[in-house]
Amino acid sequence: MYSIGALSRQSGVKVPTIRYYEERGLLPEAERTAGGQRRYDADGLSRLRFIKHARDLGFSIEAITGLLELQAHPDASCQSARSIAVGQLSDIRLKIAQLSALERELNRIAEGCDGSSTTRDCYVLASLNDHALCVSDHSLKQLGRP
Amino acid sequence: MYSIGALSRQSGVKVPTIRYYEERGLLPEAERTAGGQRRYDADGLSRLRFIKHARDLGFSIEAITGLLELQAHPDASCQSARSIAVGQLSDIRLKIAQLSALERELNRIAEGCDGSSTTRDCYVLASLNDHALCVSDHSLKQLGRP
DNA sequence: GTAATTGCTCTAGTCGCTAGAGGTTCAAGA
DNA sequence: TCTTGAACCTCTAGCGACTAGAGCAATTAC
Repeated sequence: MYSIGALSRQSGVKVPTIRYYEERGLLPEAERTAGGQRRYDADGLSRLRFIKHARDLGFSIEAITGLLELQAHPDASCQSARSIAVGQLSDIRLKIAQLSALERELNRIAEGCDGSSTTRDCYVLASLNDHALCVSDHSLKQLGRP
Repeated sequence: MYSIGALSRQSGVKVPTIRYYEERGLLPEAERTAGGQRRYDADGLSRLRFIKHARDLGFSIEAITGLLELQAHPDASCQSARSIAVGQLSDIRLKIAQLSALERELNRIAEGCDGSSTTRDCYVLASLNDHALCVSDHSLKQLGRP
């Protein structure tokens, strides 16, 4: 049996985050000692590792909840799991595309200024003042969590 | 003179967001009518457009505050403006690199599953359960606002 | 004059944590 | 067995950049 601190070291997930996951329902309510401290077994550890891995890959808490539910039904079709993953992949691709447009624009803006003039003549500031100087469309709308 | 709604239409920034910018000090406190409603002039509009453009390029409120201060001193060197832009550019490049690593990994995982088996045998779920199946290192740590 | 629209402030919620206060329990050594 | 100190507990608040809604006041158009 692991204490929450031991679980944290084993998983690489911080202690308050583990409690947060429990609160959010990703982890079941942990068993407690007589004194009220949480205790975990190997199952708890592997579930937490699953969660951490999914979070590292950018899945939202909601998506992970879905994946965990799917895992609880081993005979169900894995179509849903695949579509959650594919959805996440396309979210990431969209974000990359948006950030790349930003990168191009910002690079162009930064290259236009060598830092040697005054702010009055600064190309960075001029660009921000005048959208017409921009080449591409850049908008981060609906760009949420990575 | 524009009302806040007119300013919103002209700039593409939502009304509550304009009030939020004022609260955060990006916009100066607006003049008011006798009845207490905000009124803006062309200066207010161009300042708000500057802010919106910078936000669209991913600059934080803090960075924008800095840029606006620089702009208030037209004879100062624009070195600081350039370095804010360059900093933002490198932030964006880092995020793109991290997201690209994620994309590769997630693509690999999604390709390993055609959705035709059961969750018991699903490669998506198996991958999340076992980090060892992963090819690259993926971690979104310190990936904040786009 | 009246009705519709727009505006005001204030509070609370979003996401996924993180930090801190103030108190309790556990494990190891004497 | 006792003591110490580390680890644990709950609860609240904060981050960033908004967004949503309640409940009321001002403006504008007819």
